[in-house]
Amino acid sequence: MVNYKAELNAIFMALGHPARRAMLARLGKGEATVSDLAQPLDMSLPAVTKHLKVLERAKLISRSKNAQWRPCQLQEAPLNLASDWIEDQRKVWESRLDRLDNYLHTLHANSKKGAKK
Amino acid sequence: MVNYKAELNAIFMALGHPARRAMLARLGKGEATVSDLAQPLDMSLPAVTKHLKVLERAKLISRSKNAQWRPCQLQEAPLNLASDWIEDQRKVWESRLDRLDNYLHTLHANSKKGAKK
DNA sequence: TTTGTAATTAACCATATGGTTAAATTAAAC
DNA sequence: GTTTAATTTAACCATATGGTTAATTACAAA
Repeated sequence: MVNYKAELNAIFMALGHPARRAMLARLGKGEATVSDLAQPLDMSLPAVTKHLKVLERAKLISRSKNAQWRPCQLQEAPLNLASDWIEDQRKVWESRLDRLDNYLHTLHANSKKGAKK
Repeated sequence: MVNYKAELNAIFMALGHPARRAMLARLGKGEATVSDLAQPLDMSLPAVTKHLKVLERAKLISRSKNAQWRPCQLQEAPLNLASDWIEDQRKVWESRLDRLDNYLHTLHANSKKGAKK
């Protein structure tokens, strides 16, 4: 039921840094160059390059070539894997809560039967 | 529109390790002790204690006391924060795709008008 | 072919992660 | 009060992260 895919390690880890989430948020609005992505971030370009490698490793972005620019594109699939894992997780605890709810109702019903005796 | 909450750093980072995801999956089925959680994992108890601290820091679990046991409980809220971030993200790129779709339809309509001239 | 711009690589550094074993703590049970 | 079980802390180690500056590469434009 629950997803143990190894890709999730790289995906969740990549999402764990605010600069990388900011980059993904920017890329959600469309392709962007390295400098575009760096502009709102308070760090050097080499630092940005490193973050991009982390995002690439997780396949959260892909890259292309256009003259001296290396534009980045968002890839949705890994984000789907991540939210699927959370959804599977939610199903597990929701079914547990349902069983608990059921059990409490049974208890309540039995206590009323007991009172009538 | 997009969520920049600092808690997300700790949450996503915590989800980035398979042992921690396994622990959360186990806790989805109900409270468990440290040894319960350690049992299927190929690592020492101190290592498990450390992973539990990471999960606690992210508020993904809470803990209680029962004699010499320290049972752990899943906390759903942080998982909701995480999936909300992904959902917000999805909204951003879906609206972009909608605009692109719209644009392509307009282009197509205009090309037909052009052909008629 | 020189110059300018975009981006990456190299080298370095500090701190965090993820693991270990051995010792200490906590609390029940004998 | 001694023993036993569950868990944590301490000390240590290797590797990964996240940043820097300086040098290098890639490419267009003059």
